[in-house]
Amino acid sequence: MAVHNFYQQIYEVVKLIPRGMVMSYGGVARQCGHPGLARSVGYALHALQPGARVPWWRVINSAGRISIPGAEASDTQRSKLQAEGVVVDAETLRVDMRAYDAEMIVYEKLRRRRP
DNA sequence: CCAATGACCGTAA
DNA sequence: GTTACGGCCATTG
Repeated sequence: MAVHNFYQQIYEVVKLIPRGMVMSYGGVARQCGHPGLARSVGYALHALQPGARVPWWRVINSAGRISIPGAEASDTQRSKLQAEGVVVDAETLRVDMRAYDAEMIVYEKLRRRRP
C-alpha cells in the first residue's frame, strides 16, 4: 500500500512524543493541522507496519485510556508505556493525562521547526 | 459512485 | 464517577 502524505504527517508528529509521555489521537490530529481527524489518526496507526520506527504506543484516547481493541494488543501497549515509566492502571488501563500529556511539548517542537 | 466502518471527541444527562 | 449520542472524515468494500 502506498504511503500517503497524510499518514506521513501523522507519523512525524507521533515521533515527536518524548519517551515516558503520551498524547491523545485528537491531539496528534490537531498538531498535524487537521483538527477533527482523530479517527483517521487511529486508522493511520493501525496501518503501521511492524518495524516502523513510530512510537504508536504513546498514543491513547482523550479520556486517558488505552484504546486498542483486543486484550493482547492493549497489554502490549501497557507494557511498553510502563517500561518508559508511565503509570498505567492495570484494571482500567488509564493514564493520568494531566501528568503525561505531551501535546504542549510537541506543539513547541513543531513551532520551533516550522515557525 | 454510495454505504459501512473505525486504535476518536465533545457534550449532555 | 458513568453511559449515550451525534458528528467527524479517510479508508474500504
